[in-house]
Amino acid sequence: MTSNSYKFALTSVGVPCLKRNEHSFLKFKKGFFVGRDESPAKRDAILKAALDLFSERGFHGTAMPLVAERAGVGAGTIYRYFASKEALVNAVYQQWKLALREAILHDFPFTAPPREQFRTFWFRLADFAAKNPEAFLFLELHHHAPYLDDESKTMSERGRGEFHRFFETGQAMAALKPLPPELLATLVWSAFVGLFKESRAGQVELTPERLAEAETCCWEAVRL
Amino acid sequence: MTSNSYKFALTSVGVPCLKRNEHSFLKFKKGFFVGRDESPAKRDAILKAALDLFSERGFHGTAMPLVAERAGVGAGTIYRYFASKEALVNAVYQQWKLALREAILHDFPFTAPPREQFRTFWFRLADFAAKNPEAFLFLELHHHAPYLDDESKTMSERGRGEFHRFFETGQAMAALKPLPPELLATLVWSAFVGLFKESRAGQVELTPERLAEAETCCWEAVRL
DNA sequence: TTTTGCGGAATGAACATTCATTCCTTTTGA
DNA sequence: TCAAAAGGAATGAATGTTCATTCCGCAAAA
Repeated sequence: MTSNSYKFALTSVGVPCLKRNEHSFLKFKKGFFVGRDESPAKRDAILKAALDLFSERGFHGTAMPLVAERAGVGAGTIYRYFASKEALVNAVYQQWKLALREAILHDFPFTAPPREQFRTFWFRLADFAAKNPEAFLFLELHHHAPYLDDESKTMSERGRGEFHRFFETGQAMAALKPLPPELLATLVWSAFVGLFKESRAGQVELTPERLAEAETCCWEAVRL
Repeated sequence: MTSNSYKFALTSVGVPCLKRNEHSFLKFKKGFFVGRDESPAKRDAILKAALDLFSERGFHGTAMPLVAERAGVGAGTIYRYFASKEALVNAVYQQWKLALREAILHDFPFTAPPREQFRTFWFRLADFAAKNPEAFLFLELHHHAPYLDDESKTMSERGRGEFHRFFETGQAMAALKPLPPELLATLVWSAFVGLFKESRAGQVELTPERLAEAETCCWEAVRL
């Protein structure tokens, strides 16, 4: 970085990278976690910068100093929060895998008719992707990446299992085709992923109408 | 690196090597490609090694000396055939994009009923992917990559257009849903891609039966 | 004061690419 | 027919660059 007047910088310079004064002050007033607790704001800035860059340029295509710059922290600071580049990418992965799971499963209408369950699933997925496009792309891009650690893989598997169960119950209610649930699950999931990627690349405009039409298509693909 | 006299290039698509013409010409006069030669075999070995490694580890994750080792050539030799790592990845991309296009479009039954056209398309795609799994993954992985050059992008667009037209004719025959063709195209294409990727990751077993079942699902997704 | 968190220059490893050299085939000259 | 020279292809150590990670001096907090 070029600026050396950071000591007195009290206002944000584009990126939410406030020097720790304000935050530490808050910590002090609250009276908890005082002392060696490191600033969550800084950690979050790093996670966000990493998410954006990894999703756009991939893991190997992203240089750590670039992550630091984007996060508005020093290059060394990242290593106070994450042991390595791999640890960082895994932290991002787990953070968003959890968020996606939560976004879809929270209060899911498991007792509703299958058709409605499917619609709910589809639009929750679309909603998550629309609100967190980088995160959604990141998760897709790093699915099965060799540098994902065991915890990331476990989380991935768990989400997968829950997704399959959703199809199994639909089959039990004689609403879905009696095919292997992982086949149905993959068809629907990857259809949405493809649609979303194309819309991001500007090849398809993903209006609410199209989204609804695509939902119908996918339902007809899996319905009995 | 814009050689223009490649009329004697006998091998695959891509950037013809600069110093090649005169030599190839001499050989051509003799009628055989024996003996000393800036051999197409070597160029092909490099393309194959690059395909395997790029599809498995990505562009930035693949080191050129590793490509050389895998191809069984010296590191410097690659640069006799390809101007740079980027030129190499583009040559691989164009080679296989063309092959895929050919595999699907060759003698395509354009006059058959839409249902049969769809089936033909699906199984040709599956056949190509089964025979050239690395190539299929490579093409998917590098779709829209920032290091693809204009020629690669043009080829990509061309294939895309032809694929859309296939859906448009289906619509004209009142066999397919009257939705934007790029939407239908994306749904089907990405469903297959997802299925294939999962099968490669060992998550789904893609037997001929499953493939046929998935084809039915996809047809029902797009049929009127 | 001491402790702690931080920034960013410093470091060594790994990378893409180059180039002086070797190797091999063909041509030349007898 | 063969020896030797020519010349282009192949090589891999060398080069300069970029990267992930470390280190250290400084400033704020305790």
